[in-house]
Amino acid sequence: MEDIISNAIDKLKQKEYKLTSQRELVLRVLLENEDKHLSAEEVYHLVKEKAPDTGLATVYRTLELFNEFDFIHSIYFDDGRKRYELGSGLMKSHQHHHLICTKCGSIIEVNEDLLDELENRVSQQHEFKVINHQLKIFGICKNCS
Amino acid sequence: MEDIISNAIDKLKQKEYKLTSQRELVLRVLLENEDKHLSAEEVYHLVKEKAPDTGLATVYRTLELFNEFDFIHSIYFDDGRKRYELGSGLMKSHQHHHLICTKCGSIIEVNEDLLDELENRVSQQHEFKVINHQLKIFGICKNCS
DNA sequence: TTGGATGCAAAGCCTTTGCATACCT
DNA sequence: AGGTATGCAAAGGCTTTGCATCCAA
Repeated sequence: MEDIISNAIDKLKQKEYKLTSQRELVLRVLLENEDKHLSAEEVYHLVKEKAPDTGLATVYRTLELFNEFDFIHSIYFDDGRKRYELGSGLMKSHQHHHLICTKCGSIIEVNEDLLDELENRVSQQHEFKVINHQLKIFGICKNCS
Repeated sequence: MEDIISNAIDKLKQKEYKLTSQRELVLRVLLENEDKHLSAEEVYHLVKEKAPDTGLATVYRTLELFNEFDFIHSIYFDDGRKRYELGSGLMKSHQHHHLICTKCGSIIEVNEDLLDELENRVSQQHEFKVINHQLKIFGICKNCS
């Protein structure tokens, strides 16, 4: 994990962004909760545990910054707030999908990719240059059924 | 279209909801703009053209009601507001996906469904009972490339 | 007639912005 | 030292809620 962090720090410095303790902490929190799809507020609370003086606005600004670097990217589930996942700027980004339980709200990640064929067909039919995709599968999870 | 509307009205009345002119108008606006993924505010403006006294809160409440009846369902794209599509309570709901242009923001619907195989596999591996899915494909549309 | 539906305005969330201060480089 | 980053508080969007009035059944 330290590798990933120093890599990210290098990228920030290359573009003349400063390394502050808050930025590093936000990054660590995101990495330590990789699979949790944290919201800004959740990141804020986790950061506050280690650095109580941190402001919410800083967390928002940091998340936006990281988003620009593709360290993370945001996704809306159905509670109307942005949630964040690690992105291609930090590590090899694997294609993955989300299983969302409509009872308990838990989110399971699935690392499949069977969509290439569909993407190709769609590209041709609509002259649409595919960059990325996002698949959410709704249903009932193991625990809730 | 009148068939669909009277069918919907019947369903409302069966559950003792009143048919108001506002509710009917919202329904018509949704049907007339089936493929546009309107937001609440957009529905509101379209309704106001025909009934200027309508309040925004009524539109929100009506959309929530229609959502409970599965006349429509909401989906978040990336502008952070709910947008609505017709749902299974109104008509045979076809599986469809969205092509979202990251330049101009236009949304194209695609009526493919190649996801059954993936759904089956995922169901088994994770003991997850699939109800529905949502696929967004991001890229550059014909006009923007 | 009467309880649900409406319109208006206020309040609630989440997120962004302004500004004075703090702190990386 | 200088300018970016921060924290706080205020303001901005979108959505929901409270309340008096209205209206479909």
